[in-house]
Amino acid sequence: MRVTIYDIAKEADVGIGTVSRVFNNHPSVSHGTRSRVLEVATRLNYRPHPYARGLASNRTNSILAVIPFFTTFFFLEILQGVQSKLSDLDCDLILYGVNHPDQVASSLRQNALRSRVDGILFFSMKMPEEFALQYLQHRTPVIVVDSYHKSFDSLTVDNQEGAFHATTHLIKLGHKRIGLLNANIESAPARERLKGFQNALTGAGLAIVPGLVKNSSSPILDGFTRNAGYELMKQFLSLKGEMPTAIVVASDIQAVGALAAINEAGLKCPDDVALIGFDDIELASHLELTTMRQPMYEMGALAADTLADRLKNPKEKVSQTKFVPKLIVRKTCGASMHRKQIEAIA
Amino acid sequence: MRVTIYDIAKEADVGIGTVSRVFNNHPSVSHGTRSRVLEVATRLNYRPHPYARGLASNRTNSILAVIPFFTTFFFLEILQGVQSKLSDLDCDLILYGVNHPDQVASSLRQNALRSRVDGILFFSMKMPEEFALQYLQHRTPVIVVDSYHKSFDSLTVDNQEGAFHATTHLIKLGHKRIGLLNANIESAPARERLKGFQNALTGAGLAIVPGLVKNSSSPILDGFTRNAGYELMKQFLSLKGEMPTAIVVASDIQAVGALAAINEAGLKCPDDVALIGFDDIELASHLELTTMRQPMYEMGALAADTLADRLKNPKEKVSQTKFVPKLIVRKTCGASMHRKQIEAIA
DNA sequence: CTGAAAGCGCTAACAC
DNA sequence: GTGTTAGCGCTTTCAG
Repeated sequence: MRVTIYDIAKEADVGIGTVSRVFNNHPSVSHGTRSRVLEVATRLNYRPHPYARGLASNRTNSILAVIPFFTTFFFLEILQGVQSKLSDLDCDLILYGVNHPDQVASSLRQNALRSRVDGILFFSMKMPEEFALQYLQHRTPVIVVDSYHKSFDSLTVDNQEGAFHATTHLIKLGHKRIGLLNANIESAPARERLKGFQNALTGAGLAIVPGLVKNSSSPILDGFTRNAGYELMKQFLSLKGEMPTAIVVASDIQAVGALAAINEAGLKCPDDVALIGFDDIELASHLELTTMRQPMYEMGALAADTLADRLKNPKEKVSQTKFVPKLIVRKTCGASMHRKQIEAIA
Repeated sequence: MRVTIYDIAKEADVGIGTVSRVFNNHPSVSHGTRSRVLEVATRLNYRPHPYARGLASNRTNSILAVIPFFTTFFFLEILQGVQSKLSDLDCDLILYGVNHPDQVASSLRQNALRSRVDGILFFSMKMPEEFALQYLQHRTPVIVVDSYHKSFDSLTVDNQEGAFHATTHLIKLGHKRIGLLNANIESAPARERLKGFQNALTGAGLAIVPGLVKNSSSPILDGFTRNAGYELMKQFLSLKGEMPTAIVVASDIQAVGALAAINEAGLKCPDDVALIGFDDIELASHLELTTMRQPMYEMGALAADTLADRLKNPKEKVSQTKFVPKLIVRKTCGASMHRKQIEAIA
């Protein structure tokens, strides 16, 4: 049978309480006893039983990650970031993937019945109020990442800043006629990116030409899709001579579609029109897309850290952290053709 | 406090044993009692405590997925497949990502101490013998996916068949001078793909020209990298007039590198040289790469199913299942230019 | 068919 | 410092 604290207590000639204390790093165990217990434990190859532990202590040593399975993009990096902190937390990571944004609630409902976890990392989706209440009631700490909820700690990307930087980069490269290929303006990220875009233009004394701002009206994933990018780019292309010389695209995946449209039209990026994306998905590097990188690994890691803090200090005021995307210069903005110019900018 | 079986037992005026039986679908509960218990349970919003359950029954209702974090490719699809079956299993999915193939053992060592799981899904890596023994001893069922171990159920992709189909496709398109851009021949997949390639050629009465088979000697990820593809393609390109008209590439990621090399040389794919990849990673569709698709979602789902079977029948003989990759025709093999021809092939 | 009782392996409060 | 004890919430005999 499996070895229990009783076995090792008997063998080490101590009480089970002491054994338990040793394994919980309780201070009041003499050095001698501790090392003796530890010695016996390793000799007998003892492993604490997580469930017995959880049952007795009312902790689970596991956290739940609720992540969107429909965005393949950051997912991996985020999880890597989370996992890098897991051993600090001494925690298992239970994964729950949601296949479609509309399914969050029903998915959670099905899942919430099952596991009991010490905390939840909730990624990139709007937390249904029904569950927010439930978690608050149960005092289950929740960290919301790449999304926002007033009652929980949140980590977000500063979309406005990101779009501001992207636009500014193009301006510094000498572009005067700059467009925005945006997602569905109903979505918060799209609105924020629009604002950053506008700020950058007005800040530089450039006019905002309404015809050069194109929002997607696609209901699918708020227009953050390849196809939405493709369609909007076609609209830009139909402007012919009126076309912007550079376009800020609200996401890399849309930029992929835009690039396809540009190629199809027999034009070249960046020669005929420069592009700057947002996200830095894996594809971006292969397509040499200049983009605003979202620090996903870091966000995953910080999310785990934040949860750790929250577990320690349940009553601390909810925190809100903003990450600023970082400019990754590749080829689609044309900057790589002018090394000197980039250096001047930097 | 949380509601327990005691609460509902009292309320429904039965013993706790009966309540337990109801929730375990034990047959020997009268219909009347069962429905009464159920009614009370829903009214009191009762949730079984998974850890108490696990402790008493010696099951955990959770499975571990050990996956490589270093191949971003299939990962998501596999997990989706796994998850689609999870509710059948009534199981949580604990995720354990390994960052580098060399770290498998040390990663597991660190992790294995923690969680106790009903079963393990082990993906795309060689299972260290140390752990194989441990799992066998503990009678923890393991399903090995995209890899092989004699003691465990395994699901693999038939690389030889895949390469055979890929090569045959090129042959049917009329190519006579076909190359193989392979990975490190030390690795099993590379060897199998070579064999399929050779079989297809000889089967079609074509000679195998040694100079047209190029293995990567890169130690990094067995040569399944973009850079390895790039370098080998340069070797092909240096053949000039002797260059093959079509090349079977051992993986999509290598094909990405190969495409880059081709473009750099000012040549066009498929006009100057046709390419067919292997895997169907996300990039492949964006690059219009013809490829042999590995059915990752299906493998994930079947892995979960197989584990379910294994949990039911621990002593069944170990099974070995092979998946055959599927040809996905896009543009890099030139076939899309000849629709009729493709249809004739199909 | 159903109730009572004995654990599952561990934590934590309480004595000493 | 350390042993003892009472549960944590549930499953599973064992009687009846």
